Amino acid sequence: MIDASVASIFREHAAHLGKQVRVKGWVRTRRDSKAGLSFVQMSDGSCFDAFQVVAPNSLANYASEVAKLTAGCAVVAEGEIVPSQGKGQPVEMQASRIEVVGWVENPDTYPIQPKPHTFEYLREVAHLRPRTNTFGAIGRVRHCLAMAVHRFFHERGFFWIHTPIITGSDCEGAGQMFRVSTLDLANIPRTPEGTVDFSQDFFGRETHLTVSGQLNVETWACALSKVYTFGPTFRAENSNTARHLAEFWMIEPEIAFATLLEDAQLAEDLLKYMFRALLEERGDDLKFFADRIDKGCIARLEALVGASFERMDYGDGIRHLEAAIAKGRKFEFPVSWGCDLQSEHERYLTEELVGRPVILMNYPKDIKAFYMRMNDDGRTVAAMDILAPGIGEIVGGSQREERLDMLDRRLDEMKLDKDAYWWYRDLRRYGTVPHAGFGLGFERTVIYATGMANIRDAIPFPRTPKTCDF
RNA sequence: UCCCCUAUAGCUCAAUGGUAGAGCGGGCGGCUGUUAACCGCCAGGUUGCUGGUUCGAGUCCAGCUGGGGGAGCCA
Repeated sequence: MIDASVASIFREHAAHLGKQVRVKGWVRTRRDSKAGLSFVQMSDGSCFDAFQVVAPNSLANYASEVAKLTAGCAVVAEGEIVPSQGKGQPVEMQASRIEVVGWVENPDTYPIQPKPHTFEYLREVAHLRPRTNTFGAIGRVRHCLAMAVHRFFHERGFFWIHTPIITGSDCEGAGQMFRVSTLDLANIPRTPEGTVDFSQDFFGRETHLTVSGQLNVETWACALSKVYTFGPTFRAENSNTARHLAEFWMIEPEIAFATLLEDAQLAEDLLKYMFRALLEERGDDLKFFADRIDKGCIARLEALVGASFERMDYGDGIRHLEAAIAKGRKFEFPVSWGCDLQSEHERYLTEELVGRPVILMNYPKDIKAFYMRMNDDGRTVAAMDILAPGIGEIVGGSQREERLDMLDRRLDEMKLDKDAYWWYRDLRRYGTVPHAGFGLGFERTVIYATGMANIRDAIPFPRTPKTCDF
């Protein structure tokens, strides 16, 4: 008797034929035949396909237990792997023993029925939704993409840097942050001036959850040359859209001795590597997404892996938009050089004009962050966004300002406190070097790859405004 | 946070201001090497919450809460 996953049985079914095997999993459906047997469809999550166990009524517990199995029951099935007499699977198990490990106490109210459910409903039962086809597939796709990220960087000599989750600087700039505190909210200590006395807080200062590992990882890039972070990130923005989470995962590489062009190439190579891995390793799950979620998802991935991304200067993007307007294309918001592109503008460029991901580069300095490197024209910075059809911004990156005088000028312009950035400025004083990096939203990548419509269904337990269940 | 839509059985949805229904799922029975199985019967509801209009509210109105779509912010 050997223990086997469903994936291994299907992957090497010839080798398993005739063998006594033990499989453990959860029942999807049970179909009875009065020829004296039941078909128990079970899944252990190791692959997309469920496994058919044929249970003859000669089993000791057939009438008392097997015939009463319903969706969700946990079972251990033992028996011989035989060629299937029916269609739909190459092999199946002729069971000699089925042990019911865990019953479903009330089948009538088991939340996951063998029928299509809405994703909104499944979010309310997030503890059980991984047992569905869709979320099982999402889980395996996430894993595949995450492993591909680490492989990609490892193969290229990058080091994975574990930047802090808790940050003591309020200088990260990228929007609202979650406070981290052990102070008693009902009895907040005050300074003589009446403000909150954070010196009595756990860290002796005000602290928050990170909104980006970038500033920290830049320090390691200026030592180990090629580094990246891959971890959770937190934004306290009150964003209620299908593309925003309060807690999400982000990949942020940072490369020393590099310019914006190398940064953009790295982002393109990474995305292609991730999607190639997905096409090679998760064909079963992708087929499901293509069948039931988004017809074009496999073709889209194959096209993306094979074609180079469109590179476009911000100024050219504006000119394309203005040309479209001149031809009668209507937009809700006006377009002119210097304005931040609206979602509708980004969608036009990537979905209508190009039909592929677009790398938009060299944005006006006034709409970008302080740390982005000033271009020689004095009015644009070396920033790049990658816009993907159906998603919008999937990557945001830049070459960093490595010249201290230029950085200080930008900090002053934006009225930021230079002292708060003392260690970030130190990097520019001690062996400064041109460097660049970007942030890739992991869940947005999952959405893009699978065609899932809502980012809340691309992460096991979504956190969004007013929602932190489970 | 703003605009729009929405909330009915375990799930997906019906129901002109007039006795709340169907399909799926569940239970029981029948049939069948079945595969979203099929056929019959049965059970299952304070119509999201609070208030209002009305002889009468699932239906109309107000507020609240949750969900969805769009926008902003961004990954």
